[in-house]
Amino acid sequence: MAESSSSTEEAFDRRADILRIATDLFLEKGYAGTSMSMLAKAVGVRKASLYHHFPSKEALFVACVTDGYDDAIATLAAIRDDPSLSEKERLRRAIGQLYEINVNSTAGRMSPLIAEVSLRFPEIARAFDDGFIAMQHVILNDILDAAEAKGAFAKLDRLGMDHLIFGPVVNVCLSRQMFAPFADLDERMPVERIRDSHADLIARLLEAGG
Amino acid sequence: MAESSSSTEEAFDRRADILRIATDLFLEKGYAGTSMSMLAKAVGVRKASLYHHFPSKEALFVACVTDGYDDAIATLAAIRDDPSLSEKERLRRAIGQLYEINVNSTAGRMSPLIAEVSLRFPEIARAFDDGFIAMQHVILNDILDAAEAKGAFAKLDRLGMDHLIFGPVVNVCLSRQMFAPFADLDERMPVERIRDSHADLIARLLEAGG
DNA sequence: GTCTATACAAGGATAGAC
DNA sequence: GTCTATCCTTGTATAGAC
Repeated sequence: MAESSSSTEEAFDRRADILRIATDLFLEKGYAGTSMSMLAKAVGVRKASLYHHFPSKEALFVACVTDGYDDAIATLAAIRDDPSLSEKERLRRAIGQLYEINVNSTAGRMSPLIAEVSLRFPEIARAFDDGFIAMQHVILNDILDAAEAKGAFAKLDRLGMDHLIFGPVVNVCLSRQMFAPFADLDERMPVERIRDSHADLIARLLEAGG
Repeated sequence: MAESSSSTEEAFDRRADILRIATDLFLEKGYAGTSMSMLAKAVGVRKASLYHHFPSKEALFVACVTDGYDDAIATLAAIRDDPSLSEKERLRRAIGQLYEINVNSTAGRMSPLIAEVSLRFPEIARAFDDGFIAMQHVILNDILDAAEAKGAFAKLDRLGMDHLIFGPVVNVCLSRQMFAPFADLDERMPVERIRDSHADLIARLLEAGG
């Protein structure tokens, strides 16, 4: 703290700067496809300076992955715990938040990247799963459990429901990365329309009394 | 043809050998993470020999990606065109075949890899999409169209249905790659159980009279 | 068709001045 | 905290003998 930032304000954090830009590069070009040289150029410093802030490329990557998915999980938990919502509305908002987390936020868009490096850095994959992926599934399950207990939703096989809820989200995430270079990205993968149609169909399925 | 394979049989194709092993390596380590050196070692030849069969790493990669997804599409088309199937059974088999294609076959497992390189090689991503991804969606749409026309299925929003059918498949594909290093892979992502539960829920949704 | 040898760029990382 | 300079490894790719 108070680590002598020359002025009182505008203590622009070089470390945070690096993290942000590195994350973008990793997402664009993958782990192996991103070099410290190009990162240095993008940040506007010399390569050696990067090693003042992070001991290695791997450590930098870990920081990028770990950084900031706690917030995303918190927003989802808040929806689960909001007593003012009906079960139906709660689920709809949770699904919307899943798209927000996994398609629009940096943390969520990491998934394909983790897949790329999972064999090289199994611990990173494990941490990402425990701290991020699994948490989302647990919260969604809580929501379904509570709604079933109240009789608001039909009781359907939970394994399939889990995949029916998360599958489309992950698909949009991956597809948007695959089609990123194409001009018609938003027409082919219109997040809002997909999200709404997805939520409608899930609601329909759960309402159809068992 | 008849390019002087010393013996009449066992004309073991070095080129095909390279393709197969390269595909495995690309899937495991990604494009940038796979080097011609490690490929040469895996194949059991010297690095320079690889360049006799493929002019560059990129050309080799293109060959890996393009190779053999026509067969996968043909199996799906055959299900669409089989007159002996009921609409319900046709859809169930088609979904099963989607898992077969995208989770168990080499071609389908390429998706995360394409996402990694889509910005570097947009043409490869485009070709993969046109020749593989889009074809699957077209065939599935044909199946739903025909069943709707016969009144066998409820008419539901096609965008959402498309994602409800493909989403879980893609999710299993990506997740199994993410969790590949973990011992409990098959317990966490049991393909057959997911597939069956998925197909059941889709059937339930389409049967619930509109 | 495969080899040895090599060219040449880029990779990650460190030493030490300022 | 950033720089210049440098180390050593690895990368893709080619030349030319066999």
